[in-house]
Amino acid sequence: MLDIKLIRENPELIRESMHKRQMDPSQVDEVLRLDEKRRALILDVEVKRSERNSVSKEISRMKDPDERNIKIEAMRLLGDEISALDEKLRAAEQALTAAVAVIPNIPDDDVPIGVDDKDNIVIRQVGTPRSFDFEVKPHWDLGTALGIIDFEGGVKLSGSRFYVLSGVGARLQRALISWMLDQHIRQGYLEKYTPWMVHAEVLFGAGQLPKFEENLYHDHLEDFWMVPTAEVPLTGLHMGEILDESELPINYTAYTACFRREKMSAGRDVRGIKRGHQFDKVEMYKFCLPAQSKDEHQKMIADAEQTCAELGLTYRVLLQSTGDLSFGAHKTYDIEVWAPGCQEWLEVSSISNIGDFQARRANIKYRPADGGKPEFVHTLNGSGLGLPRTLIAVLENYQQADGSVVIPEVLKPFMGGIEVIRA
RNA sequence: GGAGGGAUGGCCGAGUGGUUCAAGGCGCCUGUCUUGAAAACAGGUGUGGGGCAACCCACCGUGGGUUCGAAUCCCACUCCUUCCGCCA
Repeated sequence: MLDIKLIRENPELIRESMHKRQMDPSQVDEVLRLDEKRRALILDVEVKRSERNSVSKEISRMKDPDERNIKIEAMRLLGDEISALDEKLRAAEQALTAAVAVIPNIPDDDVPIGVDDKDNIVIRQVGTPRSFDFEVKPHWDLGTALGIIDFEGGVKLSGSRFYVLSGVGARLQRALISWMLDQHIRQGYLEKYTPWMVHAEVLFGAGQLPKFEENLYHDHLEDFWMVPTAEVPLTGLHMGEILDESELPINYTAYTACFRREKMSAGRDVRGIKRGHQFDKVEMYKFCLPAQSKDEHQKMIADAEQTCAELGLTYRVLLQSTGDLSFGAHKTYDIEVWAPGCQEWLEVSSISNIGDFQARRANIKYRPADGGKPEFVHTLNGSGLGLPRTLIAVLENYQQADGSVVIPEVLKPFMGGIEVIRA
């Protein structure tokens, strides 16, 4: 959420940022109108409240019952006015919050202007795609032949876009999760195991609600929402808190399943395990001082890259254009790994500097060491990494002519002696 | 699921309708004193909003209600806790 004062004082900046994102900026005018309405009501009601407070004090000191009753009657009427104004004010505030809540974050100045993900810029590529002297198989063929991915089982249980990992396949994913978490702990993150269902308030704080309600699963009897990413509970951990400057930066890592409704067009990304309603992910998250966020962003990218590199995957880093930049992000890099079987670059990580956008929504501040007023922290999040696509890349890159798959060196300690996956 | 107890400022804790709309203590900051520190003493010390400012308004778990006036009374809810029951 943007600062209403910033919008009030610098509406042109916001309009421009919405233009960059290919959005209609008329929402800014709506916000300004609602803000003015709200402030007028505040002025009105507070003058009346102030009067009631002082007269009520007078009443408590009055001895003459007649005079007293006259005042009480007057205050009764004033009270009715205040109630009516209060109701209007509450409605005005709700309308304003709702209007501000759908304005996206301001992109950083060096985010390239673009229409969609085709305008993202490749910053660097590390490694070269492995060359094969046999016919490369996509993971859906490999996985089925090896008996480690069971697509029919997934359909039987939950329909399309669900799958079952079996035997060494399930174990390989578990190995990846454990290894990645250990990796992030070494990189200085504190591991958290959080609830995978949270209250609506937490989703609002993380910026998912109200705008992305249609992409979320939730319990219809109680206020429980399935997390679409660990970013949500990790943000929520410090909701409404004032942190000490000396605690920052705070680095968290967490493994969760992620649940997303995804209005996927039929026929797109249907094969394999690339895109589903439920997938696992290891997440990295930071709370830091505003002045630290640029550096922390680069560190987080390096942390994710290290994960790709140690797995021996060929990857590239892209800077998202304004057309692809997500609603709450100030600046985002994607990491894509090469999958020789599908013949495509797969996005395994999206690493964003959110600035104070999320902190303002979730009300997370820090108290400066010099004793100044509390300020909003900056937050950053990044996948480290998304499991299904990492699994795809590992299977497809480590396949051999006979259809077997070699386990990457770093995962061997987690595989109980298994070095090659065979049918 | 049943019965009881509880929720107050960074922390502890007083406060059952107004004459200080948060006492007192701890912690923290500043000053005095001191060679320095401690102690003692004095003052200060929450968050948000509105206003150019003086200043004003709101907030005692959350949401309603009663009242001229609510931390205080009423209703509902949430969370914590004790005991009982059930349970992986």
